[in-house]
Amino acid sequence: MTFRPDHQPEPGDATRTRLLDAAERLFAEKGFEHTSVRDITANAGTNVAAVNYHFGGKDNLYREVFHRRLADLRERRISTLADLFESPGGTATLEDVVSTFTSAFLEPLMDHSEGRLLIELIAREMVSPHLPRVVFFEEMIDPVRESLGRALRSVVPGLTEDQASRCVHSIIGQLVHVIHHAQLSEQAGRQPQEELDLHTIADHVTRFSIGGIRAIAGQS
Amino acid sequence: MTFRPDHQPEPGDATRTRLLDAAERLFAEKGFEHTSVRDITANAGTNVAAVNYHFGGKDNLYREVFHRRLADLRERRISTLADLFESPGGTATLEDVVSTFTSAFLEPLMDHSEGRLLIELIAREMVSPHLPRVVFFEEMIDPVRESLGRALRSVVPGLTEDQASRCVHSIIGQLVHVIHHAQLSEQAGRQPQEELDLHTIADHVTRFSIGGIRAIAGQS
DNA sequence: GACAGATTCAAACGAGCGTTTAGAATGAAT
DNA sequence: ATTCATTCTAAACGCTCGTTTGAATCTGTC
Repeated sequence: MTFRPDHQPEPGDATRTRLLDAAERLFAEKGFEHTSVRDITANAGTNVAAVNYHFGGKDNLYREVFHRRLADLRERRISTLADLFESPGGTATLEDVVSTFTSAFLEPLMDHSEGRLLIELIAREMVSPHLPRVVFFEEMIDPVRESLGRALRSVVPGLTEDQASRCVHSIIGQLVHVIHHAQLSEQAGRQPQEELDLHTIADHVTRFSIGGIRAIAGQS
Repeated sequence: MTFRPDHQPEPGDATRTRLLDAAERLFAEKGFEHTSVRDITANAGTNVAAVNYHFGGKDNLYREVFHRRLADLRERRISTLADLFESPGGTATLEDVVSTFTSAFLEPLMDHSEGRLLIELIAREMVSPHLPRVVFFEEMIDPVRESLGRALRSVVPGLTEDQASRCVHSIIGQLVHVIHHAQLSEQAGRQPQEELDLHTIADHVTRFSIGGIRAIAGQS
């Protein structure tokens, strides 16, 4: 406290940032309903009123937790897929597309970084939404879905738009299920291999989905 | 009222049954957290205290809603799969197993019967559990998973136990995702084709999963 | 050092929740 | 008709929640 004289990080935003961090962690761990404003402010080391002063309510804080990260994540998701088709000159395969997407989805769960919390938040929000549709689905989920659908169609010639869309749902359904399963297992106390296991699971989802897509494309 | 003298249906259980029915519907529609005891008792046409008188609390009522249906459902799920291997003398195919399971899972959603509510309840409970693990997962989910895993292995010779287990997760992940998607779409106001659509989706999940399982089985 | 705005705080508010209670209605048995 | 346990009801209890309030504290400026 005594030293370190002149450059605190973002003078007025310290409390605001601590609130966002605490809220992100607690919402990801326990969900919106089971996280009280008093939980958040206690973890942020501040007063109950701080949430309403800085964000104008619990709902707005929740929205802001997503807002802080969503744009960046969506861009990375989509551009990672787009990169596949630009660099080497159209040599991307179905394997590339599916394994790239699956890895991007599951990798944040393997390292214990901040990225993990966002993935867990998204998995929760997809199942029991608290954000207005336009904020989450229309700005985040739908673009990613469309991007993956387009990528699939470009590497699997026979695939119709509807078929691609349903394949996207099949992939995302598997991935969200994996995340929920991991969350529940962790809550239940056990914390097993995890790292090795998630690689195995990512591999499985990739292979399974590739086989599934080929089967869909190869029908009437 | 005046006539029909001697055989009312279960004299003392009328209120109890109305509570179970109302609770089942509301829990399925809005989830455990967003359904209050006052909601339930108002829909059942009785007093707030009735829940505690007949069930001893909201949690026990929730448990009883499942208890009333789970045993029957689990038996039907497992025996439907088991029937495939008994009647015609082992001619069951992978297509039979997957399409039987998928249909059993999604059909209750197509007719608007009582079965629909239970499926929606299960999808909710799998994602945010309120029952003790032993009641729901160990008595319902795990046996069904094992049953499906065994069925898969018996029609796909190369499949290891771990591979089969992961394929089961892939199938269930897709199906749960479909149900959540249907619930969210319905909540969002629109009520589109539904019936035709669910047949298409069931078909898709079946084909996709068969292709996925074959791909998993055909690897090193 | 005094002022003004921004920030934090302890305390309380009002609403909704699950639950409890005491007593009134009900219905069958004596 | 009286008894008695069962069932139902209106009212309240205690608690947690998100939010508000008004004063205290901090921060930078003249």
